[in-house]
Amino acid sequence: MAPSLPVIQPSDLAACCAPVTGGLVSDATAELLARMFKALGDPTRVKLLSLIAAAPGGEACICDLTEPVGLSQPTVSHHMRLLVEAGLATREQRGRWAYYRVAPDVLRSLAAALAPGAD
Amino acid sequence: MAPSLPVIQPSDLAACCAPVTGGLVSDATAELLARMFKALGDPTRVKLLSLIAAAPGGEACICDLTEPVGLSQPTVSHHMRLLVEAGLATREQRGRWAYYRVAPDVLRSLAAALAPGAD
DNA sequence: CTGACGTATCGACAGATGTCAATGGATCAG
DNA sequence: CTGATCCATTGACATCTGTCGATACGTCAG
Repeated sequence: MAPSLPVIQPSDLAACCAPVTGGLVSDATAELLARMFKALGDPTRVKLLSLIAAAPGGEACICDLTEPVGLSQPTVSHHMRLLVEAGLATREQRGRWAYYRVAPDVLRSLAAALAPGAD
Repeated sequence: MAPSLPVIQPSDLAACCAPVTGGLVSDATAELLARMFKALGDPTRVKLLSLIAAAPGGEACICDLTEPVGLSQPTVSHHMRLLVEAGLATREQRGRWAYYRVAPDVLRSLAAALAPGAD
């Protein structure tokens, strides 16, 4: 079902950060950026990132997220998988729980791709 | 068919700009942000924005864009419609040509929603 | 070992999305 | 008026996406 493309790594950010409005962008860069933006292209996932960022310690498990978004546990797990595969979140297993955190550096890189120079 | 949601206006940006990682985000904000990010979630559209930004005068018509992205004219027209509806680009008809420009302020707002501290 | 618990995966399904060929409007040149 | 040009819309199609229930996997408590 899910083709499961390789997880986007922080090392890919160098290629991704070429600002969209700062000159022509390569096919690979467009592909990378689109993959990350697509992960943000669902209201549920935007809310999930926000929930995790606002959670105490900046981390949350699936069980903390299911109720606020009003979706089933498998669906939330699926969304979190997409966010991790896009490099926008990280997953750490501790005992029975899976703790998710946002990847601030990746978000900053995405922002840099949108607002070149931050003038 | 395409429900064609109302075009996102610059006046909506006040609601959109609540930083995702800076506390809980409302449903409406998540919806708005997701709509704009979804528009960026396709490599073709990322490339189109880049092409327009890099074009002389910062504007381009469909005929300028068809060949670089290697897609049919209706498909490019369709992608540009989505970008305009998301508020990321603007359209101006001059004679036979339709000139598209990027909306730098909207992109900046999106960037601010991603990287709260970077501004 | 056994059972309870938190997550991930699977299979299925409706709806959205990207693409094209064909067609319809507008606008300009002759 | 006529034809050419640029663009948008339509209809069709395959694929992707979001969602769920059912189920399998890993971990901790007893």
